[in-house]
Amino acid sequence: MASEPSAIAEQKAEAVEAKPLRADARRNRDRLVEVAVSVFAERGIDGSLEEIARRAGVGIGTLYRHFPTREHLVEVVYRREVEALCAAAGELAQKHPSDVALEQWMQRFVDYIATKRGLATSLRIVLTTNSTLFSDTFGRVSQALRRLVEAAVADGTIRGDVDASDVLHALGGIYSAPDTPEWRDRSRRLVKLLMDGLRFGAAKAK
Amino acid sequence: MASEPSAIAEQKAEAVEAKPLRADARRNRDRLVEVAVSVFAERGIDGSLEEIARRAGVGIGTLYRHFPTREHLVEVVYRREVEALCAAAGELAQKHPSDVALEQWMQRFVDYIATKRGLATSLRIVLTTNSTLFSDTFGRVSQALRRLVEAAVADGTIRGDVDASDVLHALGGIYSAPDTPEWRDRSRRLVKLLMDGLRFGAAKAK
DNA sequence: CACTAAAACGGAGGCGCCTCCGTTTATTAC
DNA sequence: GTAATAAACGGAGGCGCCTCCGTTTTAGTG
Repeated sequence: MASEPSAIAEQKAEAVEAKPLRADARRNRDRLVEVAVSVFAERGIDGSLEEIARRAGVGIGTLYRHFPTREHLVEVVYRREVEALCAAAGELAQKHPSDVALEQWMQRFVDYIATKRGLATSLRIVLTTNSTLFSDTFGRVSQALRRLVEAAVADGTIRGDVDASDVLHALGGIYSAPDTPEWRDRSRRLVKLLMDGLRFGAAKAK
Repeated sequence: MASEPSAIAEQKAEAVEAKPLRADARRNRDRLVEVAVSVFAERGIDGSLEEIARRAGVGIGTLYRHFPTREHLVEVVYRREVEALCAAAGELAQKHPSDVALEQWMQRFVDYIATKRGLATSLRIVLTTNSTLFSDTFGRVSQALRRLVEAAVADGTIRGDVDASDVLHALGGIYSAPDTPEWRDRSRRLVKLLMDGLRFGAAKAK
């Protein structure tokens, strides 16, 4: 069922048709998403929608007009965060040597998953229900990772016999690992370990 | 998380420890389950718990004491229905020749799934969340089917080179088929077709 | 500016969820 | 039978969900 939102068009005006919102509407909508990010972060994905409306300083009716169901709102928030994660890849690539960029991005990935940890169950249900959302984000993340890996392979800071899928596969373990207290540290170490492996035997050996 | 209920002990007193309920408590509990069956059937798995309590003539507090969460109640109802389905296998086996018993039971299986059709999504979530429930019921259904198949094979009314898993595999398609208007008819025909195949080449050829 | 239609707002109200706790009832002991 | 007590009852109340609709605001138009 539900699959309308197509929130790719977030920040700017864009290609596909979508009549521009009235100024007040756009303002409120943005504010709602803004607030939703924090409320979901604090209270979990089941946080009260009324609280979101309240904090955003709009009526509950306004929230519902913009996001007919909780899932619509969750989807927009989720997409926006994935977007930010992927955008970070570009920035890191400019500011750091390619291998460092890759490493930092992976650490960021860990941080990102960390915030989603508690909500995993509910989020998993949303992702199961909305497979477009799943494949979209999977695609985006893969692409960001691919760029980083290919750049690093190209300039010889990591070995050449691996590709993005290999790395993604390794990161998969981070996502599905059980939710223990040490999870975060363990994951950070895993990234380092992975990087050591990737650097070993690189053209530009250290 | 939640997995306590263990509602195997339904109708009678049983092996494992569980202090007998006070008379009024047992009465109310039974009544609640009774009513829940119809409400879930009419309104879907999201039917109002308050309505269930109301119809059962008890306070909402009583419902919650017996079933701390909606899932607990759903689980009990679900188990009871599966139980009934499996029990039917025994009865059919006594009243009919073994191949007919098998066929009728499979038709009953179709009917059973039919009632669950609309709720599939929610129910799937419950089953995903509670894997014990899933494996328990899977086991029970398999067993019922196995008895029927083996009896029919034994007295030669169906061919001998198949076993219960084969049949279950075939029935699996019924469960996962898309929810079209013709679903029910198609499924009934599938059962017939399957039976023809099973009878073909049986020892006691017709 | 002034006016107007369309768009957007927002909160009251109805319903369901769930907890908490004062009241009632079944059971056990005498 | 009666008294004592543990068990069970049930509904009020607080909160969140969501819809509906009267009111307000915006963006054009003259």
